[in-house]
Amino acid sequence: MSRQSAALEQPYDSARIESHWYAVWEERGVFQPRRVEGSSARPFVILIPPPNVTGSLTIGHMLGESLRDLVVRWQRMEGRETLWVPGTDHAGIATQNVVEKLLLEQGRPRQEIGREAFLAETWSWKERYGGLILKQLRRLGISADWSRERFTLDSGYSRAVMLAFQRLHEKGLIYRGHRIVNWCPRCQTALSDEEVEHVETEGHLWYVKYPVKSSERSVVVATTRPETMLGDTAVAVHPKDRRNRALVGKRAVLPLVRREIPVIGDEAVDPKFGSGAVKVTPAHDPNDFVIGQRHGLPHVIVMDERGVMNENAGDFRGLDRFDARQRIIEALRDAGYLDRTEPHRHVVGHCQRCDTVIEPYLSLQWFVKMAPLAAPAIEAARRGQVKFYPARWKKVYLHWLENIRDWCVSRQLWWGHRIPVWYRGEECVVALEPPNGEGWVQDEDVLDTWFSSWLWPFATLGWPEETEDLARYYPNSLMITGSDIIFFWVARMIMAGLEFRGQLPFPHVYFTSIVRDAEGRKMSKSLGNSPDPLELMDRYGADALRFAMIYLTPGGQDLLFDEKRVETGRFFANKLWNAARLVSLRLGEEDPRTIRESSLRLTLADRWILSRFSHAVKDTTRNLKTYRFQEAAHAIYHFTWNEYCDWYLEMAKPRWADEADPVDRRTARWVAWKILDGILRLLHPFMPFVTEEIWQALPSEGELLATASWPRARRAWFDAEAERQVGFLKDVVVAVRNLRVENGLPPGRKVPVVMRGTPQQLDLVELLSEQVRPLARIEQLHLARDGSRPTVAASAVVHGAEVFLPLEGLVDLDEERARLAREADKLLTDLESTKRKLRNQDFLRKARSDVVERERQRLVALEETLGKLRRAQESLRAVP
RNA sequence: GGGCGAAUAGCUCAGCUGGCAGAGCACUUGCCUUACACGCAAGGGGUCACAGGUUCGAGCCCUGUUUCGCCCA
Repeated sequence: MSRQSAALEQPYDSARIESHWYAVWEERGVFQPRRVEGSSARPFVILIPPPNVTGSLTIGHMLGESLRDLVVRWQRMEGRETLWVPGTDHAGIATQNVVEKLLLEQGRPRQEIGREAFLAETWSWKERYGGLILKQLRRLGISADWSRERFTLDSGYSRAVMLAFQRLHEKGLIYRGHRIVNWCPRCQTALSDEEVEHVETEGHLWYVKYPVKSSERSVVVATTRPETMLGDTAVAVHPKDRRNRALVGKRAVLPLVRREIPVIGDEAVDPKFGSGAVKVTPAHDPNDFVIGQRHGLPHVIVMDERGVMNENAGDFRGLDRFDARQRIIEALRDAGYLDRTEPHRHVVGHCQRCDTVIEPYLSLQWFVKMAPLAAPAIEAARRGQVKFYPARWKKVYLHWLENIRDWCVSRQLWWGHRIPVWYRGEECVVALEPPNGEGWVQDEDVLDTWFSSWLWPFATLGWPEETEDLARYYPNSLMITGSDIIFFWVARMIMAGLEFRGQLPFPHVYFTSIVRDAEGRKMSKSLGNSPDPLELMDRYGADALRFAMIYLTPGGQDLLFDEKRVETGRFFANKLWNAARLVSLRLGEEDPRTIRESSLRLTLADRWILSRFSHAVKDTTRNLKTYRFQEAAHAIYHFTWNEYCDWYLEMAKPRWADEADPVDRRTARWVAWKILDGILRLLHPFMPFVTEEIWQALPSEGELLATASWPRARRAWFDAEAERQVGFLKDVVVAVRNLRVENGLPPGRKVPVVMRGTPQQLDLVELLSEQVRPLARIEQLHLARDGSRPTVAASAVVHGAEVFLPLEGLVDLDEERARLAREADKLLTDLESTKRKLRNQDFLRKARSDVVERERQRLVALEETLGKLRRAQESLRAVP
């Protein structure tokens, strides 16, 4: 036993292996970018989509981070200088909510303790508990450069945010104004359009009669939010609507409050909706706001920022908006103003953070004018300068940008980047520092968190300073993230990159699967269907989880996650471990690194596995290059398990025996070691811990697998002839095994086998008979070069060669006859369809010649096989 | 209302340039064969949602339909 193999103990124990390599990698600076001498290649740079500082790891992160680490580790092994920047997002609303709740439990509402104290509390909470998620990511093994970790509220980063605001303001792209915004009455802040989730809801449409002044008739308006009628300042009809146009210019009397409001004509009214007349509430509806502007209507705000009816609501003052709704409906009904009620499906906006129903609310906010920023971002995607994977996201991206609306960036929160605007009386100055002079007051609001994260690709690298990092690592190389934040983040990063750096932040965007539970539901805390990744890693191992996520993720489709499927990863890690154990146990004393390849004598099996390995390298690499991660995982999995373990190692075993030929034994040892080394390299980016552990236990070249080189497919190792020949031998083995099972022969029982075939086929079997015999458990292999056949035997045809199990008395002849008949039936069907094709003149004339040729060969082969099968049937017929 | 995606084995999904449908899990049978029972061997299982069309040939291309999911309004 060699010195190294001591470490590969049974059984495979992921916890033991995964506990110490991370520290080693960090100590040796593996995760820091290393300049590559003489290389002109640009560094490979990737950034973490900064998780919320309050967050903890979800299974969705596991997928994203596993994929990011996969490409980073692969690129590092390819010899590129790599950088992965980690960090967290201050997550304004989410974090403020968490701390507010904690303080409330202590009986200290934030309004009481004040802004300064609240921020101090939040910072100390952040220092103590924040960023847990990053610690959890270390457990997963991600190779991020922690020396460059960033937080969006760090002082340097904050400066970047302020400066971005100021620059946009200087360009006239920032303005302040009274607008209807999406207001969350629970969070008590404005939100952007993207932060509103639209939920289709079964509601009602209430038809309310508004009496027309000095007239007998009344006008009926329909509304889904009757509580807002208290703020109506007009009734509008379409000016061409025959039913209603006569009303234009008259005055209606608002029920309950008895306020007089004008009836106006406006093109925006849909005459087909309801009665054709609509109430106009400019302070509580975005469409009405626009109508109000056209007609100079006053704004009556009827509720406060908590969604409670205010002094303008008369008798309903002090009621919550939904209680007010009920009371108003009752009051209208009682007073005879309620014409009718209809069930009505409509879309209701909810706060993305707390699920409260959004209130369209008139308030004074800061906005970013988006159209000028969107134009170059549209252009870049159209020209293909930024590419999406899967490509279909380009359309979604373009559609959003082409219809972009201004971005409300002010938030009525405390936790965040305070807006760099200073007021003194009528004066208003945008500046990073308070202007000279006394009496300047800073804007109370903070900026939308996404207003800081859209700067992530360059603010993490030191912008606005022109740092070395910025020059070297911007633009980044690839963005891997979820499609759920394509508008929030991806599109905005592209706009910000172009605006502030004049350069796209990255050329490629890969969108990961959204992880759902086994029933296809979104993972959510309230459903409790989100497994705890830490627990999964404890039970299965980080390697297993990483591999499983990549192995399972469909490119561009949702991933239905079932914990049981993580087993695939663990089983695979275990398989690899044991294969390594076998190789290390059989390696002998000689260090394979000192063996000269010219001193080896490669057998057919060696040539075969070297060739298959070269294909595996090629396939894995190609799939990684094209972001087909699942296929890359499948390629390496299949090669390792089904080719290297199932066939090569099995064929190598007899060659490792003490009595084997020494040169052959060395050769088998060297090849097994060499291929295993290659497998470990290919697999390292998928399963970094177990591969590093094994690699260290085996003789290996270099210090760490994490910095070892990515394998290349050697041209000389591709060997189609060896693949064809070993393919034949594998089929012979499978045929014998099959005959054994079909005839009920126990695995322990060795059998004699007789083979007929061409001299070449028989030579081949003879050449590898030492390997073939144990694989098929053959006692005695007789190659019938004289063409003789056993009289009573089970038989099969393999590539035209015949395999016989001459077991007179042991084979159930009736069974065997039936089996042969089934085989023959199958062949006949195939034969018929092939013949039909070859009789078809159109096929012969129009199909590609190689396709026709293949059919011809198939026909010959089928006929030959059928002939041999018939003879086998014939020979059994006479036997009782 | 507009857009996007999906429908293939019991389940989850591959199937790239059109050329006789694959994997993992599950299932059946037999094995603790000296690396691995987290394993080995063999096997069963499909009207590729439906209807048309193009083509010598369609899971794949085109048209329509149905069902499910997502996004936008």
